[in-house]
Amino acid sequence: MRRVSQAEIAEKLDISRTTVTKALNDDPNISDRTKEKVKGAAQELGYIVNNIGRSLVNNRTMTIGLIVPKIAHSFYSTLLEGIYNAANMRGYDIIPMVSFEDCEREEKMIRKMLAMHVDGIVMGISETTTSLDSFQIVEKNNIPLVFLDRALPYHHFSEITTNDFEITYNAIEFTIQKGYKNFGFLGGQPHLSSGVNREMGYRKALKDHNLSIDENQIITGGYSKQFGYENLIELHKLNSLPELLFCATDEVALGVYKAAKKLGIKIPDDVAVIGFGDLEIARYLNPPLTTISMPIDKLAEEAIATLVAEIENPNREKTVNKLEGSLIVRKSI
Amino acid sequence: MRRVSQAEIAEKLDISRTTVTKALNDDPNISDRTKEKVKGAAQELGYIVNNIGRSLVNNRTMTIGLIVPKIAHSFYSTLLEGIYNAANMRGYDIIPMVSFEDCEREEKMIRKMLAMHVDGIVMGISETTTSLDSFQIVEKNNIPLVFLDRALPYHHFSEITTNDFEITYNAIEFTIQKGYKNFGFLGGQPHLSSGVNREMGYRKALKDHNLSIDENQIITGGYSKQFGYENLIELHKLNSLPELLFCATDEVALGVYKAAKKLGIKIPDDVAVIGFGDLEIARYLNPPLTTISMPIDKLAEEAIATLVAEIENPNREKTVNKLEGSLIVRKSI
DNA sequence: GTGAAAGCGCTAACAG
DNA sequence: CTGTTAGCGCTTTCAC
Repeated sequence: MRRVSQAEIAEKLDISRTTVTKALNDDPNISDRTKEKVKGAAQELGYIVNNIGRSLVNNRTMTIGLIVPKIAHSFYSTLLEGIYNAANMRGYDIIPMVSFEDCEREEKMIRKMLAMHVDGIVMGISETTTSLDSFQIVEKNNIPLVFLDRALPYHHFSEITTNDFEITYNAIEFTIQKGYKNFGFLGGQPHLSSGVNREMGYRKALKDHNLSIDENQIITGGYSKQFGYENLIELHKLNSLPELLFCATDEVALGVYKAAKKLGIKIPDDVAVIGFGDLEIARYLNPPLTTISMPIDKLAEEAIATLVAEIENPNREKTVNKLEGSLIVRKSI
Repeated sequence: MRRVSQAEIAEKLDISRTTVTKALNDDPNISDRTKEKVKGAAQELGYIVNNIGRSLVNNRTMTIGLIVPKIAHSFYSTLLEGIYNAANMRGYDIIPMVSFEDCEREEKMIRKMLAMHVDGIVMGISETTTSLDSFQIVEKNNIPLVFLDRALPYHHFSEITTNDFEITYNAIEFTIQKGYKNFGFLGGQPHLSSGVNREMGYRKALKDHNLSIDENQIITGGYSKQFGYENLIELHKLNSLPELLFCATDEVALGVYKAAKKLGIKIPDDVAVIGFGDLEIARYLNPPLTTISMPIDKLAEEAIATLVAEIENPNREKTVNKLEGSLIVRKSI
């Protein structure tokens, strides 16, 4: 079960271990003939580097930790693919972990990543995270971290997000121009930037167009299908169904669809619906969901680019980068 | 940027490094008072183990590599969640990689995992894999590997799959009893167990019920939406549309739906469709797709249980385990 | 109960 | 161009 090491190659060729390392790493001081011999022997013996040994001396693992709140979800799985590609292109590997929207797990994962000595961390924080403890650990350890998609209102790290505020504003404005007058807003967490900014964009658009804001029609506190389901039923019960319901995520919209079906409410005739995220499912819904699409690949690319820059230059200034989403109009409005 | 080490704790408390390790690892020979002191200091200094150092001496990383052909796909992302949970429960971490159905990347990933010294590998091989080279490397290195979902016809490793043959047989038999007589089969790769077994189940069911098998209506060579799309068009062009089309994956069925819409073919009136996999999307299609659901969580649990058993007992015999899928009848038949 | 010494596989600094 | 030495952080004998 012991794997072949450089020492073994050295012994076989009767040269020093040092020469072997250097040859394998294409050190310019080693003759081509020696390199060939060493690489030949390596091949023959089935040698594969041991990154563990290498990391220990280099103090780098060429590894980036990724923490996402969930994975069985088209936004995050697509994001993961993008992150992989962006990282690999730069010679880094990704070690993803899933917090399942649970801040305790999240904290454990951060510690685990520090234990594994990842070179940096990209994370979308969980819906339930309010404590800053884990982030202070990261800071104390001087590990670069970049918030992706969801950030905390704690600006010690770089952030890559969508322009939630502006795009929500634009979407609402668009529907106002289409003639909608009575609006509702469902979802979002007051401590997550994405939730707050979407809600703010919503409020500002209504205000700028002199439309009244009914606080009973703004319900926050969740991002899930369940949340959407329960709250549409609630709105219906209270008889305060708006003409158009802006959902902070497509998940919430899914719940709304389900509740609407159960209650016999017609979309978009009784209530029009807009989601956020453009999940793959959105286009298959009946009616297809109007939603806001996020530039997933760009988010991924930008996050890795930023993180790698910070890894390679620890004194780099933190940056905040908002990428543009776009409204995808389908039959639900 | 240097992290606090055990040495630092030792220095601070003016005791030996050895005592520190032992105290942190709850060695029974260390007095409770010392343990408390050490742990206290560790906490205070913000000490976090360095798994790199630990792995180097232990020759274990408590880490399992997972290779899947794709991730932005509900089957695989759900599987990943299951794998995470099953592994964490046993104290292992997962390092997932995505081959994107590309056998070259797959081979690179296998090498990378060996370099990272994962303790074992779980993998669903890529659609395009035909060479055995990488698996022989794994074998030569004596690293336990378990095939999950898709296996090669190369039985040197344990396999956890769905009972593709039986469940397909049963599904076809069910539709025969419903009155269907003319069948087609779309998708699958001749070198992947899943494709072969589904096709075999299909053939056997027809044969056992004395129905003729039209080879023009059996088209294999792909698992993708694109494949389904192109081949429905082809079947239509050749005027050999069957009454019922069994698709080797839901992806293929998605392509079929798309082509049907384009061609004005009605599902299930003109052609009934069955898929395989029960993607989340399946129930949202119009009409909802009849498909075969796989026991994803059980697959994950079983794969990790098997792998960990092999890691902990290298002489354990290889096992082949087929879990039961189930037919989910919806409106497409 | 505690500590000294040795080594896991690798690389970097320095000498020749 | 090649080799010697030393050390990354940790654990495991084995001695005290």
